[in-house]
Amino acid sequence: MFSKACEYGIRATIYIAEQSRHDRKVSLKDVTRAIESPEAYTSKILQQLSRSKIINSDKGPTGGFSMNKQELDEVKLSTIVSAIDGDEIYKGCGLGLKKCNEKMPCPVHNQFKLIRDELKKMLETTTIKSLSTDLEKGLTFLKR
Amino acid sequence: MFSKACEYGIRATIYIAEQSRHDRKVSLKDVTRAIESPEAYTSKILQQLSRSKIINSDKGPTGGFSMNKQELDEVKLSTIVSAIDGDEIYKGCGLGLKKCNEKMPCPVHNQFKLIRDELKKMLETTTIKSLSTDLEKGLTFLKR
DNA sequence: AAAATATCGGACAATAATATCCACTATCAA
DNA sequence: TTGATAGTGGATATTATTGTCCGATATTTT
Repeated sequence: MFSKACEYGIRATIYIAEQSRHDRKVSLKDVTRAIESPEAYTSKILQQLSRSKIINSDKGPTGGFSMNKQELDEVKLSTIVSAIDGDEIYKGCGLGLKKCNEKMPCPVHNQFKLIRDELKKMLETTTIKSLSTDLEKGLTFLKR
Repeated sequence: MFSKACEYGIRATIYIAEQSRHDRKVSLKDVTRAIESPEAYTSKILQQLSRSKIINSDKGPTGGFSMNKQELDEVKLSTIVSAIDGDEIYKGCGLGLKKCNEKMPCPVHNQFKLIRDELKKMLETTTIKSLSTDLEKGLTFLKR
């Protein structure tokens, strides 16, 4: 469904969000420990998220990654997916056709439209904040 | 969503099904012409489908690919997807966790469950035969 | 000012997916 | 039986994704 990079990105963001709700800045190592991901690769992904203004990053000692508590509600799953994987998953044809559309649909266009729209709606309405509170309550897990 | 191999596989099968409904055997070139796919790569995919008994293949002149007209209703989209991409798309965790399940769900487990189940149902109920008749009626297209 | 710490950025490496090449085998027709 | 045809299978090439390494940069502490 998503690239590995995107999976790491979502898991990392949920963790950072959870910590930020308690005003805790986290280091790269904290993140990789929490989500069990390769360190250097995760670093690249956090850079992407940082450039996309989804998370903040600070250098130096006491540095690390964080999110703006006030803006936590604004960040949806779709925000992260778009930043890392782009929106091919919403817009692209299920069979990879460039010119697939209502007027000239691929054989599975209509069947996929339903699924896609549901997926889109889900990603656009699910906030990172809500996912982070579930995590804190121990209802969900980030590893293994 | 699916690998390129799987996309080619689905498109190729729909085309072969449509031709088989009219008792026409098709060559590799016919297929690649119809779906505009790389010839040698498509050949590999047709081999996979052939080994999985989804399509028949015959060597020699007058050889080519075909499907059993009587069994056309039995072949669903899911048949092809499972044969080429496996069932990771049904079973796998949306965030790539190995041990994600009801008891120990990842943060997006429940949200994804709905989408996945819909996708699964759609793939398991959509027959290649129906897709091939839409194609023949000119309602859908395999190229571009 | 210097040392320590943490992210950044670019180059590089490994792996997987996609795609190509070609000799080989089976089959049919003349 | 020979030649042409069409799929097969193995090796190889290309590209994208995933992952690593390391020096540079920014910031804080001493």
